[in-house]
Amino acid sequence: MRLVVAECAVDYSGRLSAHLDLAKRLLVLNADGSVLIHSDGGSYKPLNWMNPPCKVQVSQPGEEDAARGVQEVWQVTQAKTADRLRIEIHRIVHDWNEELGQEPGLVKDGVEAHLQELLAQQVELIGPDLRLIRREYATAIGPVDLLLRAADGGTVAVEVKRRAEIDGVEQLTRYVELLNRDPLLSPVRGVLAAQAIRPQARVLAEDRGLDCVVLDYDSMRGMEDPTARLF
Amino acid sequence: MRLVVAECAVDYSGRLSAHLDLAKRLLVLNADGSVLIHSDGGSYKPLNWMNPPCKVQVSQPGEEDAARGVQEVWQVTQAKTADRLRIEIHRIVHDWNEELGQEPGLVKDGVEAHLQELLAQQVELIGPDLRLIRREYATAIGPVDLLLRAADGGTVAVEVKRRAEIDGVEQLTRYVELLNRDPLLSPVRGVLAAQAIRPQARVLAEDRGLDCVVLDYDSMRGMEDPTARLF
DNA sequence: CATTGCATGTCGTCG
DNA sequence: CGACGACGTGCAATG
Repeated sequence: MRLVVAECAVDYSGRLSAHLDLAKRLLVLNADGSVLIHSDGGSYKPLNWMNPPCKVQVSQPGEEDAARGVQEVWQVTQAKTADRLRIEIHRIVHDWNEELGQEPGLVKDGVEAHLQELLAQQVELIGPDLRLIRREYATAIGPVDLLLRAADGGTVAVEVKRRAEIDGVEQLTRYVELLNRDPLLSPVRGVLAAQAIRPQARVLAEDRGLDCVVLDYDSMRGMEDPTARLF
Repeated sequence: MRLVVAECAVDYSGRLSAHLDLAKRLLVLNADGSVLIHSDGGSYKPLNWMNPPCKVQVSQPGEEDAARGVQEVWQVTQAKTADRLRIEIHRIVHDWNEELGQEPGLVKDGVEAHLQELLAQQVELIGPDLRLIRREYATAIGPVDLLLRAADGGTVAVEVKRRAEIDGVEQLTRYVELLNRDPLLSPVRGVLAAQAIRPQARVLAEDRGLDCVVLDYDSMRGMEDPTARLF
């Protein structure tokens, strides 16, 4: 990894075109050729970047560019796409270069998979007298997150989301429609279960006869067997 | 901005919990308190980060931590949320600290908004004898990108996308269905206009009686008033 | 290899 | 400030 802090101007062209006027910025050059251009602050998203695999080519500026104060021109090109990044280096303030070594990788916990797992153990949150048939019930158009058997012999298809939006309603609608064609499962009710349900999604869901259940992740976690926790 | 390269171990807790084992990494500490933790390579997304506004508190390790080789503990806390980041510094390899100064900001060109704007000026690309009613026509389920009046008194709803996929077809379907309930607009045709239309999206669109129009951004830009260009 | 669905998404815009 | 859609979305899992 090479870290360069430099006064630079940048032009990107790819899916869109973008330009950065001259300013002092951090340039991160990774071993795989990828490049990040950061200013001080903002979010984790760089002002500009190039995704790997790509190649950095350093060249001397032309006469006109040199007259504008350009010391070096870095051309970054993507190996697969036509994306290009051109960095005009006007003044290098800081330059450091060293191997970082192997990254052991990030260990995560608490995403949708875990929410689904918890809900599978607590189907009473969906409604009374329900029994889990299975998680990730396979259909021709994708897996249904949870499939439940109701006491009256009907079936309940549950779509689990961290945040439910219109897309989730469309997805659940397709599942319920498909499952209802199966006489062994019919009648099938659809339930949208999420930590948060967007108003538009709720309106569309109710318009289509789908039920909405809001989940409290922390309290669900509290109900769970503590020995099963990752950390 | 402070750049630190250090052997470190990290724990994050917020929307999820995450952990990084000991390894050499880049730590970026911004003036607004935000922190990025990068390894060498991957995408532009850091392994871990904290969004501003937040505060970094440096403390000495406890006895046990010190015995494990911890030299310093950095606690990063978010001002608004309960997000926390704990960085154990085992060995600092590189440390640099300096002001970057003002960032003039990124200038973009070529996104969907511009495509929609261009198409609003060139509705003849959609079909003959059409007149623009308005852009971003508001409905209860969201704005229709372009609403056009046809010569025969009917209406055309246009969904503009850079790349049309199934989602775009679903969106347009909902709009057309809703608008068709309005006797002042009915009958309403739907048109999917995009620089590229995925095969699946095209099939679904045609199955639903929606028309597809492929747009050539460069040629549309060529037709436009050149004084309105960004660069 | 294409498709699908998640993300500590982030970012702008509009009410 | 919240809701909502676009994003150079990126990314992994999956058929």
